[in-house]
This record gives sequence, structure tokens and C-alpha cells, in this order.
Amino acid sequence: MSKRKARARAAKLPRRFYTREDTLLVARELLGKRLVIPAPDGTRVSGRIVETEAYLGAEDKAAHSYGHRRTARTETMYAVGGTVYVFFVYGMHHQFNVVAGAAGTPHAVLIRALEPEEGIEWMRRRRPDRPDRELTSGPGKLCRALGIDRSYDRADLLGERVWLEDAGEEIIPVDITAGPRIGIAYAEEFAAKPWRFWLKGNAYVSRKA
DNA sequence: TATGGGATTACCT
DNA sequence: GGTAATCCCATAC
Repeated sequence: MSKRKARARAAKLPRRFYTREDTLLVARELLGKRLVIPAPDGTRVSGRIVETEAYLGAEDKAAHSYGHRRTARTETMYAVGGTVYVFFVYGMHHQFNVVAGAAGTPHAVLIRALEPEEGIEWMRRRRPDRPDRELTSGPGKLCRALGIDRSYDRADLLGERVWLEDAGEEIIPVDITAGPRIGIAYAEEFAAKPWRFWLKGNAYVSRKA
């Protein structure tokens, strides 16, 4: 049996995957997992996570929840680990995050890039005239390709609308590169923290360095 | 209520 | 490499 067929029956990640205290570990371990969102016709649209960024809540100047800021938007970050946090930036792009940690701990992991696996026709339809290589190679691109908008904010990853699966793939530390997060120059001493993780050499990562 | 800027992308030179 | 697009959010008045 092929590896790919085995993946089709993979189990959803359990709550305890998300509620661990070490969000940097969660961000690293999300690499190689599969994000699945059924299309309107029921087709599985999915991709393998190849790039993430950790946002460490109240202590992290780059995080929306820095200093325990609580607003209508950031409220989602205080939910229990395994909740979806979607926000909208630059007047045109959605960003898909996984809330991490216990309820009340406003940590999140931004999913920055996927390698398309299933439902690629749906991705092409939603991002016309783009080469396959650019369907999901960035946080805004993958939201467009998977049809993610703010209606997914607060969704539960143990539900039926969107979830993550263990694809049975083992990622070892040597396969992972870490570097500074993207687009957070305003975050002062936190701007240089190496809290962005990606699969070394993967063609779908949004930036090489 | 007004205003400044953003966890990006695509297209231009 | 530079920058327009475009709208919601957070904060200031």
C-alpha cells in the first residue's frame, strides 16, 4: 500500500496535542501534519504543513495578545488549544492560526505554507492563473486556496469543518530550519526571535531565509 | 467618530 | 527592489 493511501485514513490530532505548554514545540510538531477543509461539494481539500510561526501571547510583542490585550479580535486567542484563529490584514488577506495552550493562555501558531495534497482542482479554481507552486506558498495564499475566511474564526479543530491530521510522517529536527518571523519589524527585541519553522528545502515554503 | 497602519501579495521597473 | 491595493482594527480625540 502506498504511503499516500495510508494518509487518507489518518486520525485527527487530539486536544492534548494543542494544549501543551510549549507552543514552540507545537509549532515545530505541526510541520508534516495535514490541514483538511472539505469543499462545498464535500471534496477533501488538504495540504501538508511546511511552514509555521509561533506567537507566544502576553509576553510576545509581535502577538496580537501582547500585554494580555483583549478585544473582539483577540478574544479567540484566549480559547482552548485546538481552536482556529482567523484574522484579516492589509485589507485583503486572511491568516489561519491554531490556538495553542490552555484556555486563557493566548498563544497561537500561524500556518504560513502548505504543500497541496488533495483537492488541488479546488485550489486552482480559487487561485486562477497561478502555477501550482504558488497555490499555498504563503499565509494569505493558502487561505484563498482553501476558502478560509473569518467565518472559520473560533472553529474547533476537533469538529467537522476544519481539522488537522497526523499523516504518519516523522519529522526529525535536522529536517527543520528556524529563523525570524516575517512582517513583524515593529516587535522590537522580539522581531529577531527564531520562532518561524519550515521544512528544509521544501518548494512550498514562502521564503528561503 | 477619525485616523494610522497592518502576522501579505502581485505586479511593476 | 519598490510599492499599490484595500478594509478592518485599535487607539486617540
